[in-house]
This record gives sequence, C-alpha cells and structure tokens, in this order.
Amino acid sequence: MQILQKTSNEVVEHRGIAEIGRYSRMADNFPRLWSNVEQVYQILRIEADDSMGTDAYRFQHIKSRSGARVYTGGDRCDAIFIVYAGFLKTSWIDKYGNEKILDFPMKGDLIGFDGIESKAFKNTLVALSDIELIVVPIEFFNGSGSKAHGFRRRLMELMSQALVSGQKVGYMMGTLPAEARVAKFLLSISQKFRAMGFSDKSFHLRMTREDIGSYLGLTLETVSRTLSGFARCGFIRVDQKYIEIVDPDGLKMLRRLPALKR
Amino acid sequence: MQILQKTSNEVVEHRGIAEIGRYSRMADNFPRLWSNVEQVYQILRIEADDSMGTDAYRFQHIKSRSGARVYTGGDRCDAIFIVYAGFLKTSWIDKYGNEKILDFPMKGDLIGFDGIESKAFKNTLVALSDIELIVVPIEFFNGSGSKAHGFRRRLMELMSQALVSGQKVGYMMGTLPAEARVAKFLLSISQKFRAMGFSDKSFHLRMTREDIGSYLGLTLETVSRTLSGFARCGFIRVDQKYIEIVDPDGLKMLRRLPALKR
DNA sequence: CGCAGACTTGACAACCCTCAATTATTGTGG
DNA sequence: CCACAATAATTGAGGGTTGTCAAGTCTGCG
Repeated sequence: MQILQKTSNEVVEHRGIAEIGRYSRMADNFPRLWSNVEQVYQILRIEADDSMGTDAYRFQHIKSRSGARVYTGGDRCDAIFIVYAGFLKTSWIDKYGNEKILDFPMKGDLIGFDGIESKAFKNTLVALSDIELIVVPIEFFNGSGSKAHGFRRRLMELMSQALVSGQKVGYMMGTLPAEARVAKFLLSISQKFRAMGFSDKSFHLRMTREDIGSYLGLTLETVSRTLSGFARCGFIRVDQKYIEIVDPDGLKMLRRLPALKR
Repeated sequence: MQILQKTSNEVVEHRGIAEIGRYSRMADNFPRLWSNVEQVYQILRIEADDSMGTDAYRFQHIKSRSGARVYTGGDRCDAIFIVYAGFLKTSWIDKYGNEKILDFPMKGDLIGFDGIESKAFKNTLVALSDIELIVVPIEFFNGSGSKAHGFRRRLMELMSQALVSGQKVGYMMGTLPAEARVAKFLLSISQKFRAMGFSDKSFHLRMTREDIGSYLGLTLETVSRTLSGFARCGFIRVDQKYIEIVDPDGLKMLRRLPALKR
C-alpha cells in the first residue's frame, strides 16, 4: 500500500492534472475513486488467478477535464492507465512540434505501452472529453515479487494486439486511397462504440478533422471532402462532429481493391 | 526438457523448414545447434537473474534456406524466435493476396510478437537469406510456474520498443515525401548493420525494391527512381542490391520539413 | 543459351496537397 | 445576453508528387 501511495503522489505532479491532489485527499467522499484488483481484472477481462495475495491493492482513479494532457513525451513512466470513462488521443510529437495521432483510446483500453521500455513515455496523451482513468503502477506487475501473473499475461496479449492493430493502420496508410481510409475509420469507430454499448449508427466524433487526417495520413481538407462525398452518396449523414451511418455496407464495399497482382 | 522436445517437434511440422528434422537428429554433430539460458540472455541483453532453476533448458536452433517461409498467418504459435544469423522479412497478407511488408528482422531481433495474443501468428515470416533462428517456446516464459522473470520483463520492453518503432514508420508513411522515406530507410538499415558489427557504409540489400516500396508505402518504381536520384546527387552509389553510402549527412539533411505550423 | 525475375527509365494521368475564402461553432469578456 | 475573437469545418481552384502503364536492360539459373 505504501508503494501505491507513493506512486499516486508522483502522478499528481504531472502537468494538467493538478486537481488529482484534491480528489486524492477527498477520496473517501467520492464513489468509484478507487478500484480493487477484482474490478480491474474484470475490466480487462482477466480470469481470476493467483493474485489473492494482492487483494489489498487499491488502484487510484484520476479525473481530467477535456483538453488536459495526462502525460507528455519524456515524462517519467511509473504507471500505466486504464480508461474508465471518456475519450482520449495519443500522439507522437516530432522535434518541429508537429503531432502525428497514433490512436484514440476509449473505455476499457489500456494506455501507456510506449513508456514501458525506457521508463519514460515516448508519446503524448490528451483528453478529448472529461475522463476518468485507473492508475496501474508499474510495480504492480513488474516487480520480481509481484504475483499479478494473470495481469502480466493479459498485458502481453494486449500489447501484441496493439502491435497488430498498429500494423493494420500502417497497411491502410501505405496502400489504401483516401476514401477507403476514411470509410474504414468510420466503421472502426462505429464498432468500438458498439462494443461499449453505445449506438454504432449515430455518434459524436470527439476529435477534429485535423486529428482524423493525422491519424490516417491525410490532410484535414481531404477528410472533410471525403465525409461530404459519403454524405452525397447517401452512405452517412454529417453535421460537424455528429455522424450518422446510414449504409454501413456501402462503406464496406467502397474499399477499392488495392491494385491486384497481375 | 520434455516440454521443450515436444515443442521442437511441433515446430518441425511448419512448412518450409522440413530440414529441421534432420538437423534435430544430428544435433550433437553440429556446433551451436542448441543454446542454453545464459546464451539467450546474453543475446537479448538480459542481466542474469533468478532463472538459475531453468539452467537445464536448451533452446533448439533451426536453419532455413533463403526464400523459406518460417511461419504463415494462421499458423499456431507455440514459440517465438530470436534471429541468430541471416535476414528476414515479416509481412501481412490481406485477403486478396497482397502483402504489406512490416519489418526486416536481423541478427539479435526477437520475432513473433504477433502470435502472442491469439496463440496464432497473424503475419508471415520469410527468410531473405539462409538463416539460423533460436526457438523460444511460449511455455518458457508464459507458464505460471515459469521462473524466467528477467526474460518476461525484457520481452515486454522489446514489445514496447517494437510498438514505438512501428509508430515511427507510421509517422513516416503518413507525413514524409518519398525522398525522405527512402533516405530514412537507408540510414536505418545502415545503423542496423553498424550495430551488428558490419560496415555501415556499404552493404547488400537483401530485399527487393518491391519489398522496400511496400514497407515505405511507395511503389517499386518510386523507390528505384529515388535511389537513382540520390546517386545522381552523389549521396550514394547504387548497383542493383549493392548500396554504398557516400554522404550520410546529405541523406539526413534532405528530409524535407513536414509542413511547419503557421 | 534462353527464360524468369529484378531493376531502370520514360510519359502521362490521377489523386491528393496547398492555398484561399467563407461559414459555423465555441468560448470569452463586457 | 450579446458582441467579438478564436477555433473548426466546408468548399473551390490549381499544381505537384507519385502511381500507372509500358518498354527495355540486367542478373541469375536451369
């Protein structure tokens, strides 16, 4: 427990989440501001295992407002995070200050793989809405005495999944035309919303056109034009950040075949 | 030991490496066809730890000829591999048969992260030269009784590294023009050769122009044209697969700035 | 020697980026 | 509450980078 307290205090020092200190002190007055091992295992879909000895663990929740930076490239990594509620974006910022969006984490996603290697985060994590995260200190699973075997295994699975998923995005950017990329993006978002129990037919995008463009390797104008094009074809309805998917099959079909081999 | 033998026999059944059976039987007659824990830890730069109890482990080496497939998407994953010698490519093959190159593993690299999640490989691994791999059965690090704590930790670090590295390739494909991508590719290959103790100034590319193009999100013609262009500028010399880097600084400079923010 | 695969080079067109102007939305201060 | 500024989104025109198609050369191998 002491280790956890220490880690939590360090997290408080991060930029943009200064309000955590307040929540930390008032923890007992708020519901859901700590999770136990069982709850965390449930969110990550880990079957209960030998972690009984760690049942005393409590994982702190932190809250941030829309626009806040949870961590920035270079920050020390002594914990990773599980999205408990809200929407975020991860990005890599090059030395000229240009940011490339890497992912849009949502409820249930585990964040912070980029910090595990060097104990410092490589990327930047920004809240696209008010968010609530569960803090998982590195010590919980990385100490040689740690009994969180099921967690470690699941962590590796999730990293493997993230790697393959990133490779698919690379495939998209490398081979598919703009229309197919935007279509796949919409379908992927739709599926994520469905998995979270929300409507997969109509939803609000939390990110800007520029974010989407950066994620897909396109400019914001191309994204906007493509969305307008889809709307003209009757595949979707668009009103700023509001999206309604009218003909999902149309979107799936329109993926132009990537230059078949001769 | 019995577990290891079993795993080895399963690996033998993979396509393209039928000769393993032969090597397996003749193991004692060949040098270096088995590695122990200490040797594997040295290759992966893991400090010795509590794995004394696993010292009895022996990791089988397998050899394949250039062009052989070590595994194919869908194959069962009961082991991952360390490149002991040679050059390979990993690729993802879509349902139309088009392959997207994901990486070019070389000596010291750990391969097979894509199989950890679902116990089946998602990608395809092909030898670009005669190769020798060390087989690391999943059981070695994934069993709840496994003592390979140092290995597991290093594995997570390497996966984290692979994730970030893949994100950088994504950044390249999404934002940089063709010339910058090819330049970065050459410099990256050069650095890898240097790290392996080979010359970083002149080397043979083991992959085709098409492979490079697929990796960078370009066509083979664009790759060829860009290399010729570099040669005309005096940055490199090119003769088919043979590359000589004359002016590495020139290559580094020519990375066009990705549209600075206004 | 001949063939298949790999590489080079050219011409042309298409897709997407750049630049620019306008409209819509959000946030802020009087 | 409204006016104003700042951010976000839409749409158009034009040009550049790169893909497509095609022809020719080089290399390695049976």
